[in-house]
Amino acid sequence: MPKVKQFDEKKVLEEAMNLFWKKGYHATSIQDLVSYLGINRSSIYDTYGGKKELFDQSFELYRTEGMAGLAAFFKKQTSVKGGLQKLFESSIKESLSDSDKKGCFVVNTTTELIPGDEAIQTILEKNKAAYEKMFYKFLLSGEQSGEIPKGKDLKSIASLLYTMNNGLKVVAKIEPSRKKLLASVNVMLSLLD
Amino acid sequence: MPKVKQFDEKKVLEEAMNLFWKKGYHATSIQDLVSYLGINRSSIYDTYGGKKELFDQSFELYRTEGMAGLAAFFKKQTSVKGGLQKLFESSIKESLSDSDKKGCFVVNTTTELIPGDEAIQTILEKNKAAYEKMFYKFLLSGEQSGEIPKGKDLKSIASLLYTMNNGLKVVAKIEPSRKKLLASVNVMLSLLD
DNA sequence: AATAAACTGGAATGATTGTTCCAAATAGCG
DNA sequence: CGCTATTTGGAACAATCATTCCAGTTTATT
Repeated sequence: MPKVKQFDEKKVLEEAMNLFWKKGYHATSIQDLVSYLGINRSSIYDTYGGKKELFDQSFELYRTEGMAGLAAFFKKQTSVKGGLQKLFESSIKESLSDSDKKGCFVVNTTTELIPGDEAIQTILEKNKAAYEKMFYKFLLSGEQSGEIPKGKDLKSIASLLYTMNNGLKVVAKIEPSRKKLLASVNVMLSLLD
Repeated sequence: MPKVKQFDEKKVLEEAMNLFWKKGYHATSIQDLVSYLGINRSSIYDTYGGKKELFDQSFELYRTEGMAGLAAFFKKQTSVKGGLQKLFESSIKESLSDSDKKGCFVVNTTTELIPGDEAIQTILEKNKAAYEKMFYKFLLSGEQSGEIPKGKDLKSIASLLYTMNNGLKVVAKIEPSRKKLLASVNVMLSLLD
């Protein structure tokens, strides 16, 4: 039997994700990765393929983790409006408390690599559709329970929530006031009254 | 007297702006600029300083043009709600009809260079404050004319409009449906009823 | 302990990066 | 028409880029 891997493939991928998330694709060099990850050049190429392949895997990890996290969050909410407020509140808090101010990896990747990368474009289209569907189903459950008045255009609201979250992840890089950001969110959520 | 400049400094800057806007700072090389602008390496360095200086000037041009454009647009509107709808409508249209899908240079720069570039960070803070102030004053005029009911948190709505526009400029890179994007905008604008 | 398979470290690759430098070309003045 | 300040073109620069390659190390089985 051969020598076994000296590092945790998943853990190193998580670290690579953090670096790409922070610096973006183009501004992250292989040398940056070697220094940051603590593994050798060859190990990166042997294990993950190359820079772009490592980026793609990092991005995929971010996306699936985020998606699973949101699904779990929705599942344990008792109130829809309260849940959405809590969701945006924690999204804002996460943005502002991050000393690296990484923002959102999905947003960063969209602005950096679209258009140009067709594979990622497809992923992002599906990602958007999936998020909006989750929002929609969550909103629908609120309508059915009577928490949200009937007659609202829930699909458009779901889309609005997704778009607004993207905007917040950009603006939070500039605006340090949790209060102001939350005030905007609350105004938006008053659409559900 | 010496030889005179062979190219239009302002026109070339506008072209440089388009390239940086499309590709971002890191993905645009000096060679790209030389090829695209049609002027010599030396001319770039002699006229604009260097890559970063050219980027900064390009970005400043974009910002001031955009700002002036919005001020002019607001000035000629007779209805506030209608004006905002037209504004977002044309913002969406601009995004979707651009074959380069450049998005918004301000948004792209925020996600790419913040944090890290303190000079641009300061510019972006002021930019955001200026835009929100313009939105606020426009909304306030609508309140005073009776078009918008009194008692609304106009500052938060102004902030929401700015954030939402940022989000739209990201999402429009993914979502090709003008209809869907507009539906979200209209739901948001119903906050003014 | 010998063997074989896989990983590791680091040198080496050629391409590209941003920037500098200088000779040649040029245009308006005297 | 010649002088001179400035621009221009393109070579040259060292640094960095992503990637490849190979010798050496290591580990689990024989």
